[in-house]
Amino acid sequence: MDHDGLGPAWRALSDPTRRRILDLLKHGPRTTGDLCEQFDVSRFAIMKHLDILERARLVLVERRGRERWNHLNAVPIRQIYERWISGYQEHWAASLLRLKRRIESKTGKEQ
Amino acid sequence: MDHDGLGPAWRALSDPTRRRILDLLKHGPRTTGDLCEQFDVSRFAIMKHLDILERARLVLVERRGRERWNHLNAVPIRQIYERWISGYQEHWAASLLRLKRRIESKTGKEQ
DNA sequence: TCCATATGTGACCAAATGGTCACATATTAC
DNA sequence: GTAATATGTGACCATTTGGTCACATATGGA
Repeated sequence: MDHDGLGPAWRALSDPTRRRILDLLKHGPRTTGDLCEQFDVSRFAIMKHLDILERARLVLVERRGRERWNHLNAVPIRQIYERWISGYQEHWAASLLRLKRRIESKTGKEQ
Repeated sequence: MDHDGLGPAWRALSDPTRRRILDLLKHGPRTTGDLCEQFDVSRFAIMKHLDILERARLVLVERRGRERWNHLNAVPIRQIYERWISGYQEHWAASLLRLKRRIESKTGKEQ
């Protein structure tokens, strides 16, 4: 049911540092060292984050000599939207209304 | 920068069991005991998941006597889409093309 | 060649996570 | 009142997570 292969992507996106890395990569590919300069944590922490993003296919890696260029791959984000988030669209407004109705009619039994 | 208050929601959505709980609540509110019957894990595990979902405001709780009715609140999902995911829309197709161009022109220096 | 640069690996650690259970509380039914 | 039902609390535990570091490897430039 949830085995759509997007588990690693969901997991990768749960961390704010990783979401910020993706935000940086939106403006174009960057080397690992370049990315590290934008964060307070160590290079090793960023490398671990990049590894998690790479396994989730949210980052594609191109090696050029001694540099590692990290590219954003937005496809898994699109899939998360299509396969899960879009299914909640009709509830965005409805969910609050349904709660309101139910609370107001505590004695009713419709449903 | 990432302090839009949606951190707990991102975190809550990273777990497949919790996403499945929300999927079940899409069809209408349910009591905790009713939800537990749909899962293999213990009632306590589900209660912890519900607590995390409640803190993330993805589940709203209405207490009726000894029952606890869990309601889906899709608003944080909408906000995650609006404030983060929608910003990647233009990259869904472009990201793969950009990578392709860059790899093909390894010697070029445009950018 | 020799050195600075850029990235990779493995060990290690504290804290968070997801799970269990025993037990307590509160409400409905008889 | 008493018993069954529904949920809540706290302790506990194994694993994962996010972080550190020392050290190794690989590449480009003088």
